[in-house]
Amino acid sequence: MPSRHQYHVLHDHLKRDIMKGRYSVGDVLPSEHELAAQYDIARSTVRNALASLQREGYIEKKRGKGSIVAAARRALGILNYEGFSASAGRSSVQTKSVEEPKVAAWPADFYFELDAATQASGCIRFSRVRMIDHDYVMWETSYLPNQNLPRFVQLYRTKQSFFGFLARQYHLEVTGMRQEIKAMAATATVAKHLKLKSGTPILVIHRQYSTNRQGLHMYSTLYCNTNKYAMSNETNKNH
Amino acid sequence: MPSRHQYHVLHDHLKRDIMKGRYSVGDVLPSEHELAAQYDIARSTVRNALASLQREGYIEKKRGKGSIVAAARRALGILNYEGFSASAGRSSVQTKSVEEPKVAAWPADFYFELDAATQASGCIRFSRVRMIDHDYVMWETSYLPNQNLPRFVQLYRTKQSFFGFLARQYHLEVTGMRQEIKAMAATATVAKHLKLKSGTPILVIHRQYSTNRQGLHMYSTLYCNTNKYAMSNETNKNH
DNA sequence: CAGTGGTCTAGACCACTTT
DNA sequence: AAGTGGTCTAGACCACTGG
Repeated sequence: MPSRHQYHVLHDHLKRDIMKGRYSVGDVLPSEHELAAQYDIARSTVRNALASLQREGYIEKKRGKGSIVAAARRALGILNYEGFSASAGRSSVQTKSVEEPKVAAWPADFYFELDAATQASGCIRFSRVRMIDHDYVMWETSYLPNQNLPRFVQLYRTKQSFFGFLARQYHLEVTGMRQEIKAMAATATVAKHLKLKSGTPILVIHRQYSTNRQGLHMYSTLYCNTNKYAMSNETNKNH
Repeated sequence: MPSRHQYHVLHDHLKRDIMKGRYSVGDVLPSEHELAAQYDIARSTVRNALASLQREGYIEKKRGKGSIVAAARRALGILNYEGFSASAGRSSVQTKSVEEPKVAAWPADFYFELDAATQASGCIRFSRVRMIDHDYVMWETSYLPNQNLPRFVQLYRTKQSFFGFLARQYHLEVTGMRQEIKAMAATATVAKHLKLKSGTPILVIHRQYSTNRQGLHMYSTLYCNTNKYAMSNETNKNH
């Protein structure tokens, strides 16, 4: 078991308390000093946990006041690296499988550059559509190197949490992400998966994930219907 | 003068060294321990500076190796909060004025909610187009409350750095940002400013900036032609 | 093995907000 | 004046990388 970091534990505790309504919008969380005392950890560790919650949009910090529970986003906070479920936050999400994991060659015109070893190892690919309240909002195809991930194709199913599966099965964790975003007109294929008209403006996002395993990157391409749900993120000076 | 923080000083030093070619792509920066010793500051302060550089895409950090100077982005790193010039990074940027600052009422259908005081104070608005190598990439309209910013309309011109002007003139600094992104078809007005055909898919970004002055928020709406330059960002666990 | 960044501690002073 | 988050110090141990 990859022993969880203390800031991660605190982050999950606070997040669960917020989701469960123990704190409601506008409430002030215990101060950083208090949390440090309660959990018997250093304040910098508390700050690390709060920074994650802020990135995910659960809290706002006000100097002199405290950490305040923020209103649920109208938009999907998927522009941060924390998987889709964490980002969608307080909306109800459904997943539809498009293609279960299979081994293939890397696409010839792959968006990111691949090193020789990754290229040679081949590629595992799977694909799914995300819905919120019966609206088709995102078609996602993910790619990962077929390397040191024994039986991934047999074990993983697209309805499970991808990041959660990787953590449980391989102690593999996503540590960061790089992404590029463009607008385009929906092609026939995209239109089919998202149930919209060809030519509708959509977002396409190309992502590269970094992991705690050096040299192992994963990739996703996301096509997003932003008609109803915009994509959002927030960035701050200190995190 | 708002004395600059030590992490800010170090950030600027390193960034300048990278831009000036003192470090080139693939080079390893001095280690965090070394930088702490050289600048006689704590390592956590060094880490704060490096986190900013990483957000802006100038470096990648590799455990066991060091902080490595990253390749210039193909895409515009404008999804972080550091103003356009910082984000465009190593591209050559030109600015075209569309509308110099003027006082007006807040738009009736403003994207974000405004508190009563902000609503009452009125709004300063200005607008400009950004070009990269003679390509029209972005049309930006900015809005700020007409409150405690004496003579802004007289003094500020759209070709200057907006954030730089605010810092020099009012000691006002941007500390963070929240944004929502959508795809849409270019309207006639957008098409005119970006020199493209009506109906072309573009990105529209609605932004709310936080500042070091409590309660003072600023806003921008960005229309982006992503045909040539995608918009990019990166997020990592620790910052 | 020495060196790196990641996590963590136990303090300190500051600017800011509220009482 | 008391409490908050922001900055900062001066250490420590860890997992990981490279020679």
